[in-house]
Amino acid sequence: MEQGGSHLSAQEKWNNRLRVVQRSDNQGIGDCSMFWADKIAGEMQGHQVINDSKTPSGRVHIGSVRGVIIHDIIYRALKRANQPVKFIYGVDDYDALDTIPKYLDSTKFSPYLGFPLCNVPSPDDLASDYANYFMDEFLEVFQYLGVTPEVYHVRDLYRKGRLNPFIDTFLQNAHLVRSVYKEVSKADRPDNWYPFQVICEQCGKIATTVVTNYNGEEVFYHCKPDGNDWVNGCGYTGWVSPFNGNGKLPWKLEWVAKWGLFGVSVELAGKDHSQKGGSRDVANALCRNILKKKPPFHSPYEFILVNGTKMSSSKGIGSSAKEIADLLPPELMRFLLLRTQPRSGINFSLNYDAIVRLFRDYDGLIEKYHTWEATRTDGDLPEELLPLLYAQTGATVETYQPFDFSTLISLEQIPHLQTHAEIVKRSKPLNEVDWKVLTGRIAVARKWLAGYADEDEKLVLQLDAIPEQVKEISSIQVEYLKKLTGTLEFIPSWDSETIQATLFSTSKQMDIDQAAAFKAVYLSFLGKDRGPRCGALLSYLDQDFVIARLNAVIHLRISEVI
RNA sequence: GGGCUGCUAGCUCAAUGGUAGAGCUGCGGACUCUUAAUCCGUAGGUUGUAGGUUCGAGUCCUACGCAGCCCA
Repeated sequence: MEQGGSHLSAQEKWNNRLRVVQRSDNQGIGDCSMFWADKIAGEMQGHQVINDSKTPSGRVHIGSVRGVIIHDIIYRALKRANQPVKFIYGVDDYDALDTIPKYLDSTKFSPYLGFPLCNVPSPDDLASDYANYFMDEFLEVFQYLGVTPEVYHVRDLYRKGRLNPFIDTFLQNAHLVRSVYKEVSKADRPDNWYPFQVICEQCGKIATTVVTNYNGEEVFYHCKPDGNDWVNGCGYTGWVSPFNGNGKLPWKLEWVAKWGLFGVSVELAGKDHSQKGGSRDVANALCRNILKKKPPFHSPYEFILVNGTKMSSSKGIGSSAKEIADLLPPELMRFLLLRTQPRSGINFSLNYDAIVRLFRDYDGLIEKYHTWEATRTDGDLPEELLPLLYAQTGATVETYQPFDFSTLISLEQIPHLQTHAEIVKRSKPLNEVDWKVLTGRIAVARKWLAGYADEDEKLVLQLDAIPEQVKEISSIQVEYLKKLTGTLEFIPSWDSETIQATLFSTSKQMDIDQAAAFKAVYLSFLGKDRGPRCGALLSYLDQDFVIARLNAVIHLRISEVI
């Protein structure tokens, strides 16, 4: 089916950088910005089929989720615009096992190098095979994120013969395939090279076979003993039918065959495939020249970069899709991946600043949504709230009363503190949904502290020794601490409120900046210049210890100055 | 060596060739007194550099620099 009904295809419109202008208000500011997915969707006409796929060759990295989310958001944008659309997702499980991930036993799996992934045994007893072992974990993430494409397995397409017509076409037109490879990617293939890989009947490998002839019903192949860089074949030769699962197309052609089979009209690809002369270029040319069809809409998307030592495997916490899903609530994970437009890279790290910003930005949109909901007249969500809408796993925005995430992280680190009680103290009345969200957030804070936080991002009460940062304490601050210890000794009651009041009143009795006064106390116990509510912090420590520590700091500073 | 993408406020990012914006940070203030909490206000820019096209360039072109990636 040829996509679209207009003279210009969506692709051409996109390439021409035409923009659909939509004023979201009457202020005349010239607001023509749109959410990236709506821009793409706005240029498409007629029924669309969105496709994406993944080769399950190992644990799936968070970067692979970006493509999934991008396609899902375009799918939702089209649905939101009442356009007929279908979203399918392919599991490329007929690809060969070409490397053994280092977290697997290489002696167990090396005999299967070169086998189709679906013919390699599963690393555990639960999954049916290697491909499903890794894909099942990934599909769980789909479900978690509310992504619901129709999933198909390429093994089934081959075995059920659904790709037979394409296999025949490409084999009959092997000369055209060769010339496209040569023209587009400068890859020379011998004249007797045929675009097909047989699963060797003798040794089971698919990566080592070369087809050199086709008679319309069977191909002639050789399982080459000097197969390739990483695996060798068994030397078998023979004629066999290329149909019904006996082998596969090279993946660029397989890609094209899937486009033809499903009528795919939208498929973006990572920029690694999107280079000039790269695999997407080749696939597009094959699609045009041999299937005589227009290739799907395409736009490259950038990678997710993982930086910082926090994500290193040395800590046992990595950056697989599953691990991130274990940490972040689904809407936050979606938000993280969709708020950056596809052409920009996502610099992914889960340090304190990044995770606090993620939650703060999301909660900020929730607040704005509340305001919009309360004052709405009619009509669509304003553009700035679309990321919030698309971040939902469902069709509607689930609202709640936000609670600052950085405060939660702090509360979780204060010994003996009842986080729930502190939240109640600091919030308006909370309902069940609010608590459900909050409970989830508390769990995130705990997991982040346990698995991702750097030592210097943690709030550590330095009980054993005076923090070295007390050297930043000035003489006026020392004076404050002197006065404070005197007062604290005779404080009527050692509780949070009284201590807090004392800290304030003491600072008022002398000419010191309030912030500087508090900073001196934080430095003395935390080695940092900021911290959670100071009275609460001290109230959980022993009164004598607090006074002794402050005196020790005072003496240290005085002796150093002299 | 060739190529792709990006470079905008201290940070994270917006902005159809038409007056460069937001959030956070910072700074100032308020909450019968607040300390990783809340609210209000405010500052912040030669859009990586140098040229070019244009009445007009963050946006288009050329070269260079930096970063990430792809290919050889």
